[in-house]
Amino acid sequence: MLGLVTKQFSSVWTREERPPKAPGLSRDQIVRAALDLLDAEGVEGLSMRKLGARLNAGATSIYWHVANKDELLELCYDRVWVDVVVLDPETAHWRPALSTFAHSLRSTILRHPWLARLLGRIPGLGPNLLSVSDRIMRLMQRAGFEGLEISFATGTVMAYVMGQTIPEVTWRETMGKQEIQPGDLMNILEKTTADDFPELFAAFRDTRDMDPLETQRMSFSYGLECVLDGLEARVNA
Amino acid sequence: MLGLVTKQFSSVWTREERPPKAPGLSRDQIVRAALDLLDAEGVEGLSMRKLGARLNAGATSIYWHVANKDELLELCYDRVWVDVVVLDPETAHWRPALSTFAHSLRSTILRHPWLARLLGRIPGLGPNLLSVSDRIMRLMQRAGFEGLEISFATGTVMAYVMGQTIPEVTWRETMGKQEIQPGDLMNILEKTTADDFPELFAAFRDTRDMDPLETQRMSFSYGLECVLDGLEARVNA
DNA sequence: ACCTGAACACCGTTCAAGT
DNA sequence: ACCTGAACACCGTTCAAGT
Repeated sequence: MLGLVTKQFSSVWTREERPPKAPGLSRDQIVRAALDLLDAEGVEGLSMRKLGARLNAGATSIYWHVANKDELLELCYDRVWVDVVVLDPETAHWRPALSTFAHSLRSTILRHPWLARLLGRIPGLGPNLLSVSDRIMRLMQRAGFEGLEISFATGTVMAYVMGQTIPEVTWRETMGKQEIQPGDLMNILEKTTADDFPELFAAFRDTRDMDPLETQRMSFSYGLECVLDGLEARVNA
Repeated sequence: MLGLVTKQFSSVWTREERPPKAPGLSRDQIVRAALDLLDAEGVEGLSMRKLGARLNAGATSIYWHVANKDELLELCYDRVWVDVVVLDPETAHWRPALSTFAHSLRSTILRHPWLARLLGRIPGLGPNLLSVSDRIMRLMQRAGFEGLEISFATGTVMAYVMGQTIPEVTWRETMGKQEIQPGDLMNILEKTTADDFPELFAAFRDTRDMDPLETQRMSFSYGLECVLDGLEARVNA
């Protein structure tokens, strides 16, 4: 009898809140969770099952919003391009604008190291990447490039940044993580490298007392200036 | 009775040949089989089980010769660098030598498309890659670069080639394979792209009647000349 | 319309056991 | 020294079934 009475009482405060996933998953929500997982654990850390768990959903629920894992990765890949800075093509000068873009793209990749693994795998057709490309091409066109050269020049800069940054990421994930005594590394390299690869060894000797991250930044800037010099020579031709 | 007689007869020719794996697996043999599998089926086609089967061995036998799959991939990755042409640094002029190297590296990657997927994953420390790097650096040194600039210049060329070629591979594996009517693609792009991304659309219009593979080759050469121009300007500075 | 669980066909890797 | 098979802990994806 008493039991019945208590059962009749009911209010928002007594009722269990419905699980916060609420009305359902959205593609946007899924992509955001996937990005979190990628940033936290890298490409290998992202599995449909883990992603489902993080969303308080069954792993297979995701397949209603997204055809498969590759499509999900395409969405993640495109999303990061919103962070890449491209100055306004109508007002900025092309050379500093390209330099800003290049450094911005590099640091975006370094902030999301999993990008390095996706670059050889994802066809970049998302709106954010297209938008960046379009604005870079506009920059090139205003710089004086014409016709096919607009694409070629754009591709050159993009290729350089990606090609330079991907190995940087790999380096940070392998050699960069372990605390090696510089002397130890020196000894290892000295034995195997000094005789067979003299130039390589000389280069290693030159940089052994420098901060590797700083050296990589210098290297990136150096090559970028080369590329931009090469482009500038063509604009004025 | 007759059965016994036949059983006694024995010779090399009657005896079943021992399975051709013979004395055992060698690391070299494993790597060669893995390369075959990679060329034939790509990175996803290579599994330890399939590789074992191809070697007439248990999948787990491989683990005696190689610590894990990543190490195996490192070995495969390094192996392809033997095909990359670097002219003799002591006799060749640096600029044509770098151009030869760049085109050779590009075509090596295009011949082994799985390389594009490994680039963001493998720390390149194998002897063949080191040897190529060493010779390129020697080339740079003879060109007139000094100190850190030897490494920087080398890294710039490598970055450019990889960054340009990786997307080429991705393109060939996705868009390149399907027979799309140019008109269809045009229609798709026209709707979504023409207004939002005018420069992109203009570029697409300019190249729609060209052979995409040829355009990519032109683009590669164009950017390479930019990079080499930029380097040349620094040598003479 | 959206989500679930069970099931399928795979993975890489470990390890005790064999020869 | 070299190889095996079973086993473990994962995968991505499909699909009938639920609400």
